[in-house]
Parts: sequence; structure tokens; C-alpha cells
Amino acid sequence: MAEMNAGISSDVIRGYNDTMILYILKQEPSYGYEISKRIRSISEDKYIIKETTLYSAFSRMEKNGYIESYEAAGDANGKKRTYYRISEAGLKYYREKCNEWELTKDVIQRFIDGSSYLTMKGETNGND
Amino acid sequence: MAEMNAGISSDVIRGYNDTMILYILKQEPSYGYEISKRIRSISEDKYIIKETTLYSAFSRMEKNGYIESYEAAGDANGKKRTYYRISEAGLKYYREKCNEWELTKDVIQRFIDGSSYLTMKGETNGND
DNA sequence: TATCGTACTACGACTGTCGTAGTTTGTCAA
DNA sequence: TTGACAAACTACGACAGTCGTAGTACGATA
Repeated sequence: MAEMNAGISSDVIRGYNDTMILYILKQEPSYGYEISKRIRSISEDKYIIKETTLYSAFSRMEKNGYIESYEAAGDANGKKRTYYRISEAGLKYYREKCNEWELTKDVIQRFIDGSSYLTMKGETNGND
Repeated sequence: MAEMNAGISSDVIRGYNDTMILYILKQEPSYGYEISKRIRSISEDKYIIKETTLYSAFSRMEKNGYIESYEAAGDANGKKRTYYRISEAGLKYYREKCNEWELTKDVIQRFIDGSSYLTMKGETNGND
């Protein structure tokens, strides 16, 4: 019951995986496994990113200069991990995505029924 | 200035094109060109769907049984158009997507800075 | 006669996601 | 010490939806 991506299809999240990762790296450098767990816990188990999606996002974003990787040992054991930190370009990109999100959210919302969102803002929906 | 998809990348909208189309067909049957114009006007020129995206969505959704097509003449001229109407299954699908949207919106919002959304709900973000 | 807007169809490329599978290291229990 | 399990990845190929490009065809307008 706490294991599924309940109702959230990846086509929707697509394009925001990067943003989620950057949101976490913005706080402090981290590595794959931890980021995956943080996304899961922040979303309260509503979204669980796939490993392959996560690691392919890393390589894409590193290529784009949004993040930088370095090797470091974990806390207790001496095992090496690949840590990532966010770059200036990544921070800029993250902020752009935040702005884009507010825009996009407003647009999609106009095509959604059964919400009090638009009426809250005193606008009309165009239906009925 | 009123011609662009200002800031809205298709990766975000992806997965909601179908929902937008169904929202319009839910009101009354329509055809490609008109739907395209309605999406544009409802979004106040913030989102302009590409023709190929639109028509490929039609064939996908018809195959899935969400919409049905029929030929009919336009108002003034006798030119034939392919109209689409929403089916029961399509209506059901649309409602599911609306629910999914509310869920997804809440999740993504937790990874977005610079909004008063979560604080409005009295929740904490996990950053600072 | 040409151009423009309407109303499409076809095709192929691209991108991000995801299923499957496999590797290595460390921990813990039998 | 053997086996199982979690951590921490990498590789590869398939798939779906979007989009660029191009082309067709009709009617109206200049």
C-alpha cells in the first residue's frame, strides 16, 4: 500500500524529474540512492523514480553542465559513491523550471474539471 | 509577442494534450482545426498545440475508444471535415486524468521554490 | 492566377522513460 | 563461510509521444 506510484503516470512527471533532482541537490550534494529515497519521502510515497530514469538524468544533466560529479566515501563504510553537486547553470535552470511550472500549472488547470482553483481566483472556466 | 508557446515546453504538457482535447470535446463535438484554436484561446496563447501532435492524438484516442469520428460538412461551405465526439470511456478517462492531475500537481509543487502553495496549506517543505 | 487560410496525411527523427539484466561491495545472520 | 540482502550503480534496447518537414486539396479573396 505504500509501495506504488499511485495514479501518477510518468508522462506527466516527464520533464520534472530533472527539477526534482535539482531541488534536492540545491540543498546539499547527494548521490543516486539517497536522492531516490528523498524524492520518495518528499512525495510521501506518491512518486518513486525509477533507477534507470534517475541515472540517465544524471548523465544528461552533467553533460548539460547543470550538475558536477565527484567521488567520495560514504559515512560509515569506506565505499565510494558518485556524488553530484548543482552548478550555477543548474541553479539557473532550476529557477527557470520553477517559473515555467507556475505558468504550465495555470494553463493545464483551465482544462481540468472539478477543482475550485479557478473560482478561487475569481475566473471563469468556459464550460457549462 | 502573442504568437509563442512562451516558456511552456512540450515535455511538461506531454500527457495532458489528450486531456485538453477531451475537455473541449466534452462540451461539444469538434474537429482538428477548431480544437487547435480553442486550446490556444483558452490558454490565452500560452500554449499552441502542434498539428502533428493533435492529429496523432486523435488516432491514438480513437484507437483507445476515447473518441469517435464522423464526417460532416462545415457551416458555410460544403467542405467535409472529420469531427470527433467523446465516448463514455473517454469521459471516464478524462475524469481520471483530472484526479491524477490534482495528485501530480501537489507532488511537483513540493519540489518548486518561490511559491506560497505549501505554506498556504500549513505544510512544510523540508528545505532551509 | 496566385496567394492565403482551412483541413488534413505521411514519414522519420528525437528524447526521456522504463523493463530487464547484470556487477560489485558491505552487512548480518545461520 | 555461506547465503541472502541492501546499497550503488552500468548497459542495452524498446517504446511512446512530440515535432520537423513536406505535401495534398479545397475554397475564398485580390
